[in-house]
Amino acid sequence: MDMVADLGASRLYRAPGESSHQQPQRWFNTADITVAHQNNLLKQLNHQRRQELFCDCSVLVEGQLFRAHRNVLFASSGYFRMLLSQGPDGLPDSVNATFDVFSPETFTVILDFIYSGQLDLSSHNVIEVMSAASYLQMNNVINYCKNFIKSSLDISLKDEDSERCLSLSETCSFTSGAGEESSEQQHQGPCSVSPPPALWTRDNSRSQSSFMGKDPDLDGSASTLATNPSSPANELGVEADDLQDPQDPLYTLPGSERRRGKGATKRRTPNSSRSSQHEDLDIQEARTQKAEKAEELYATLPPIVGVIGHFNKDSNPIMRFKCPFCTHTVKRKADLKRHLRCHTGERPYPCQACNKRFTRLEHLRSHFETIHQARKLVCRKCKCQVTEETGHVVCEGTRRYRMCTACIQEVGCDDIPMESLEGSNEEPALLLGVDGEEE
DNA sequence: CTGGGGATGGGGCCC
DNA sequence: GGGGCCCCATCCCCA
Repeated sequence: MDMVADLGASRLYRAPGESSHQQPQRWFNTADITVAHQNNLLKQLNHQRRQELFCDCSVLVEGQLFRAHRNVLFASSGYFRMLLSQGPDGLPDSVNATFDVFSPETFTVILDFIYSGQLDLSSHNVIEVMSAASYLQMNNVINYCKNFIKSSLDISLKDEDSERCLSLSETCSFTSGAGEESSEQQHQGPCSVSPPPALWTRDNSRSQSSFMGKDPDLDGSASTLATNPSSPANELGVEADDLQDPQDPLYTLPGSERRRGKGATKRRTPNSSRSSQHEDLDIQEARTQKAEKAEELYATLPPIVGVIGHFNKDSNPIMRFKCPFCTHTVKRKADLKRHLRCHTGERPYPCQACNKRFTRLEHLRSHFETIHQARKLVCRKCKCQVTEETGHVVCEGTRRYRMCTACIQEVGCDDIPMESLEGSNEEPALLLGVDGEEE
């Protein structure tokens, strides 16, 4: 067989007996051959697993026994790699693993993925599958789950046109080569892998770019994520505020907000981008849908999102809750819920004065007091301390700040709109509450 | 270009 | 579990 062309990794070979001067009858692409071989091998292994042929590993999940091949588990999971390497002679004769941190149903999904490359995700299992994958150190599964959740929440900046998001109540499947986990694990740490080429088998309208670009969520930690300069929005030079609606409780892609900062508040006037009544209705509908999806996401959180085996001074284990989106762990579930907002983009606290939204009530309060109430008793110009006698509140749109009498006179009284200090704490009113509901 | 300061976001932890 | 406070990191604007 002669090699007649070299196309990078895949080479074309001519069938035996064919001369290079003859018109080629059949061409063999080694890439195709490799894929076919891999598929066949995987099918055979899966068949053997189901027949319990040559299974040398037992996994007990909440009392349910799973049989598998240790070499397959070794190649697919960092956890099993570690476990299977702990024997006195490298590999122990019999391998048994017991799990109580996820359900047998979840492990079935994981195991089916290992042996088939098919990941059956639904809104009901995605969090637990992700948590289990995190526990088992299967980064590709984690990434598929992240993409599933992201697409379901529809918070991708790059795919603004993908409003036709996948309903969380529906089930879809991702496919992938099962052998990629091993190489990923060698080069990258947990939650820091590049997204594998997931094939979205349901929604053809969704471009792969949202999955393939640099993903701030994959950076490993929440803090890093929040400030990653290579977030999709920044990569494309896209202004988050141009794409998203400030009325939207999920309007900010995690990681982009902090780059927008106060500039976003200045650039955008309330409701400037939407004017028609029809669009307003769409906004309301989208808000409702996304809020419901966020609620559904929270509702599907398993009782134990993750347990990290820390020990205190008395050698007692300390329970911690692990974020399914990153490596961050917290002591309290309530703190995890708060932390999750930086991943979901949920911003339930809108400022009634400027429509800017916040993840926490305290942040809204701080913003309102600083920006709209001029609570700081400091002259904005000369930074000196001012009292009600020595200064005034200056209005600048919805913004308010204080200036001392001397600076006001210096600038010119007529140029500055002022109001009495007595009224400065009343207008505009801070209407605290979720999504604009007055309290 | 750079440093300072304001605004904002997130984590830890107490009440 | 929620609210709130404190602290720190980061971004952005401006002098």
